[in-house]
Amino acid sequence: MKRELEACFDAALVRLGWIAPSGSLIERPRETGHGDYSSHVALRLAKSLGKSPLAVAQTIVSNLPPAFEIERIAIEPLGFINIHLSQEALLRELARMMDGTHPYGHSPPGATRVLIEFVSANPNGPLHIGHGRGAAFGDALARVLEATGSCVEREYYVNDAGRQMDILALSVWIRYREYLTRVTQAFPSAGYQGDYIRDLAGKLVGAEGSRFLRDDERAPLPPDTPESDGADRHVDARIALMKEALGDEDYAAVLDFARGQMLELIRQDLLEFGVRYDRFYSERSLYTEGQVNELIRLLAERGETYTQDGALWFRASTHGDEKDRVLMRSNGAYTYFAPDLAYHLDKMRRGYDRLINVLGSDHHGYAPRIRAGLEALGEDPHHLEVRLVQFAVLYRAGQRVQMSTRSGSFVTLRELVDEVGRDAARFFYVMRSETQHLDFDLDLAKSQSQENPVYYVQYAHARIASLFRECAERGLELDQSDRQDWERLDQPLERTLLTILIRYPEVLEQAADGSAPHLIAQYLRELAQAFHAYYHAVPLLVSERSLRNARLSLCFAARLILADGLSLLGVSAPSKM
RNA sequence: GCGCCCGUAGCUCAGUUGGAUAGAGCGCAGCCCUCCGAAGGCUGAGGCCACAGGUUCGAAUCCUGUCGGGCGCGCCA
Repeated sequence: MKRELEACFDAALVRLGWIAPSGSLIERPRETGHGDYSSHVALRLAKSLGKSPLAVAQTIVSNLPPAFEIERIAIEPLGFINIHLSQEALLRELARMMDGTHPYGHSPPGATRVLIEFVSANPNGPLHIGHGRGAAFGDALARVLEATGSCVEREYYVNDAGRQMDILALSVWIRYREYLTRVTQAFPSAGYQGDYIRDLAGKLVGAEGSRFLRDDERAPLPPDTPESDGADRHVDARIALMKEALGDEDYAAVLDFARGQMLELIRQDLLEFGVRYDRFYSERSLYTEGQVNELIRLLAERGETYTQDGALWFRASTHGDEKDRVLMRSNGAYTYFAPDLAYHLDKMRRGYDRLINVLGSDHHGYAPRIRAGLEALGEDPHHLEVRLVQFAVLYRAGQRVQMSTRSGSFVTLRELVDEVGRDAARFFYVMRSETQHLDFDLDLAKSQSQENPVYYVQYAHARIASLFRECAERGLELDQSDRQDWERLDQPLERTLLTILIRYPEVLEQAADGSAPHLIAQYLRELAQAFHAYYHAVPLLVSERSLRNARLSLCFAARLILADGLSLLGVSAPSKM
């Protein structure tokens, strides 16, 4: 609708030989008295034309091509042009909504290929509530992009190489020996202490029996002190002893087992959260397939590296990063930056039109570093779109729920979903702009009343479903064949509801363009409210057939949009509650 | 100290890429079921858009500075 009107205005400007100003010609006025749409082109053009805005507006309006969409057009003294839509235009949109072959507001799949990487949490523990927000946001964004015609792939980058995997293996192995020997072992403070490690150890016993049972207590160990890096040195020594005790092959077997199980746990958590990935991309594969080495070679060829203090550095500061970055440490081990950059180079080369990275806000230093690397490699760094998701803080009974990663006693995504349900969790996560810190009120998310926005929206959907069940019982099925009936939709509340419904395509477009799924949540609340008001004020199951058909059609359309919007957020649309 | 994000109603937040008199929800004060779901509806009060400058026909929105909050700044991951 907006697009049609914009075309009209464009045509008028072309006819007049005036150059359209940048930005949108048509917008939604916030005052309902200012029409369904309005334009401020005249104000923008007045100065360059040397005429008054009012005169410009009058000229434009008199040059508009005739359009059936427009019922009435009003020029305000300031120069605003206000457009009131015809009922015919509204009903044409209603017909599009009711058309079952194509969801209203969606675009058919096009050629644009998008890769969206999100969550990508390290596989050394279960997902927590911070990851949950990234998951809800990333997946909703993916769904919105799909709905607006993009071909989307969801990808999870698995940091399954390096020291943290060693720590995971060690942690599991210690619990494994405890499990078998019933003797409590000294547990390193830098190890992973959560109960899930015990679960993994139990599974290891189930799968492999006691074949990894060895002793590692021989050498004197560095003390496990919190001062300086005592804990790190201690854990590294324990890892070395473990490797020695098990031998390379068995060590790799334990590590692979722990890694595989951990990944499976994460995959399962995400699946139950309604998030399905197309690909889990392994960091380790970048080593085994030589991409890390190739990256280093490419950078060196381009003169982007140098050696200092025995380490290999990348000249990041010449590409906009605040300082140079180490690629390979003096001990010969790669930093995480090297494979991460190799990964992003690989993504670039796979030929997507858009690359989106959803990261936690604590990773904001990461983007300039990767961009610097891509630029040094001759890629366009702006091709990578980074969305930073701010933290979520849980509140229970008005009190902040403390989150501590130490001792592994953080709130997991699974616990959150168990407590408030998947629908509430997903809706609350994406209800606010991802740039905002999120206060997640657990009590509100659980409450089943109007104060809870999820229930409010879902209730509107269930209410319509119930209405149609009532119809069926009374033998008053909706007859969609006769669209002449729709002209009976002449109540102000019906017009209000219709104008909200026809806005849906614009909301989707805006949410897709701005990576802003929260706009959909906002919109659904508004739509639900308009429906509830309508439902309350206007009798729907009236005896007169044509009037009843008209009103039921409107309800039917509202139901379709509510269900569609909820599904884009990954929230169910129940028929009964 | 440097960098990124954020300051809008008592609380939690929108604000359509610079437009008209500033928008919701919750909370608060009232009112509304003989009726298709009251898990609902209606009405009301509540604002110096953190502060100070600047840009222009026009600023919550853009620029600069100040104050306040969150986060990040390793040969960690």
